[in-house]
Amino acid sequence: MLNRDVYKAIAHPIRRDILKQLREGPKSAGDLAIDYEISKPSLSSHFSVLKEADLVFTRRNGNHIFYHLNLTVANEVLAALMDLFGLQQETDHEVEPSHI
Amino acid sequence: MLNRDVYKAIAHPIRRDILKQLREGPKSAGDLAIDYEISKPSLSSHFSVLKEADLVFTRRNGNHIFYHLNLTVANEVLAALMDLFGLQQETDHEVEPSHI
DNA sequence: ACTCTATTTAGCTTTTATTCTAATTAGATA
DNA sequence: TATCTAATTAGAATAAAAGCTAAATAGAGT
Repeated sequence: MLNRDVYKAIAHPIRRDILKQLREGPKSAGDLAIDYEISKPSLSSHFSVLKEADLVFTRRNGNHIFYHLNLTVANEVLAALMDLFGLQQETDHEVEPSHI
Repeated sequence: MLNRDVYKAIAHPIRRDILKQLREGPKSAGDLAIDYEISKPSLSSHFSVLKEADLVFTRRNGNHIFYHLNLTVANEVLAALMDLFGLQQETDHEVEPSHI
């Protein structure tokens, strides 16, 4: 089922922010590093926590390693939390797409 | 908005289990303590993490202190996570009630 | 093969979490 | 008021997480 380390993985603000960035699509480790004030090795260790939790996976493209959000596990986390709280969440089914 | 300590609060298996127990209704600290193999003071410290995160609140009734799940914050956690992952979750709207 | 760039691993220090026992508090009831 | 019970606080020990610098790895491109 759900790898329980996901809870640890999302417990850190930097890791949550990384996940948020990955919503928009895969990014290289270097691109992800830009916004944070910690060293690259520290960030790399955050990556590995996310990887261990299966929340992200990597794919190498040339010189860069791209991180991808694992949507399957993301959904599992949500489901687990809904179960935890005994809740159902409203969907946004009927929301109009925003056209600028 | 959302008290960010909620992520820390749900990171520990015992605290998640406490929340699960509270889904069914309020329970006293003592009742909650039954299932765990840690000392009461340790458990009390878990309670206080949950309280700080606003995931639970307490009400004294005579000699007992009852813990209640704070559904408002529970919903906020779910909403925050859906935002985090950029997901919408399916509801169980059309599910038949199980009649035994 | 050498070198450059991107990223991770190693090793260490500091900080934060978790747990314990012993002591304390708060209210209920004799 | 004395005492009982339920629960928390204090203080200390251990474990786990998070951070750093320096060194290593893995490919890409000369």
